[in-house]
Amino acid sequence: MAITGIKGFNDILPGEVEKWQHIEATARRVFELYGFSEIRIPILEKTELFARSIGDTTDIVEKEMYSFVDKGEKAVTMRPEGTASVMRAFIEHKLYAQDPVAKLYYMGPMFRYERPQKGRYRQFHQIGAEVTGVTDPKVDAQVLTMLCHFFADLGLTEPTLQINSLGCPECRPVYRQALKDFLRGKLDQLCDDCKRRVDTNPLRALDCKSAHCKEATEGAPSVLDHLCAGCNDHFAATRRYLELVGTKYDINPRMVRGLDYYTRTTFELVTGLLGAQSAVAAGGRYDGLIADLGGPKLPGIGFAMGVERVALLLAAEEFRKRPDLFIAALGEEAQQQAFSLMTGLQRLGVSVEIDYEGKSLKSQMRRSDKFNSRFTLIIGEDEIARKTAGLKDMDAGVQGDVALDVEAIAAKIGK
RNA sequence: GUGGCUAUGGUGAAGCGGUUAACACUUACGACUGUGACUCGUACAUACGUGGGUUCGAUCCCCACUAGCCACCCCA
Repeated sequence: MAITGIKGFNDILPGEVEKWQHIEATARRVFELYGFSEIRIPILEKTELFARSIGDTTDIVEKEMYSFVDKGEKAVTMRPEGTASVMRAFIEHKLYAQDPVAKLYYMGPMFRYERPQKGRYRQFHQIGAEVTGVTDPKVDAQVLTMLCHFFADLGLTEPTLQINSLGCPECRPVYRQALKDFLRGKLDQLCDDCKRRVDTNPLRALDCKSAHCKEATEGAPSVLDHLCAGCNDHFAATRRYLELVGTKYDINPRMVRGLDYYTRTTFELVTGLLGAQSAVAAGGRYDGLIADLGGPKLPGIGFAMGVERVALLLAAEEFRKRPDLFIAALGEEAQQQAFSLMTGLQRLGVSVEIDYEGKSLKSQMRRSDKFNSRFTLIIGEDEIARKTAGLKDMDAGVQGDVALDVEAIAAKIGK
């Protein structure tokens, strides 16, 4: 039995990878339009970093991390998300000393030990962006607008933006208590999971899929009615700025975040097309995180999107590349000539394919067609003698002559 | 961690107790020995996830294991 890959760790094969490259290139292009710079962070971090940032009672930290002790007896973890690492780097390199406002993006694999299912894998990939040092709601609106811009540029209309505010350390505990009290009064109508949630994560009960729970929590208090004046103003201003620039959104006061560090603005891009995995991208403000990690008292906001999920939405599209030219050669001398021409053209930036094994012309034409090449150059004895070969436009099906010269061929095919 | 479903070639699959294990795609070669896409022909599973069992006989029934998928939990 041959060795297979690990459960939940997938290969991204040619044919699929072009889609990924397109997603990544689009993200780089759009994010850089908004002034973001890439940061590359390591895959392994001290376990403590995630315990402190994500929250040590969250499921991610309690049971989903790939953690181990390395040869130096250090407790390390393969990153389950990117924000914590970016903030650690921001603090460690004192980037705030240069400018407290940093706009950073990253992309790469994340690891969570969960049961794989559609749109969820043990090694998955995120593209994320973070802004530090700005409390002003303009930045909230900008981050959201950028995210929508990215999806629009991918040609996707599907994921829609939902926003909410979770309040701050001032007002959230008050709301949390009010919600707990409400849920306790409905305890007998809740599912078993929600009964448990009342104490562990009452907000999550608002997001329950059970019809009974949905009904029971219909009249539940809303976070938005419990925001303190500061948070309320912030949320209102965020909405105004979104409207100012025409970024469409829905308010979802029942939206919950899975990580402990979120404050104030939170958001998700949701779709109905991915089965149980409706969140394609999600994020929010984390005004306390940088200080919690031992950095200066600076606010932050960011998001991460699941690349696999974005790729699933793009499933219908075709991103396959096509070579500019295929050279079909007949005979030993022609094959040498073809190899030489190919290399010369490649040096000029023309993508070229040949047949390596000296097959029949028919066979080579078939191969050219299979590659979906734009042109095919046909060289045999006669052509070498005449120093002129046939150049066939594969889409139009018409053939002309071209001098057997790298520059001439490149010019003919428009390169 | 829990539950449901599924496991036949490179791929999609038919077959459901005794068959040459269908068909399609892909691949290779060929159709007046130098021209693709359409068409046609030929070739391509000693083999039906693994291990047991039932049976005269199992790809087809039963059990276990393993893997995959989907869902719960949780999350991007």
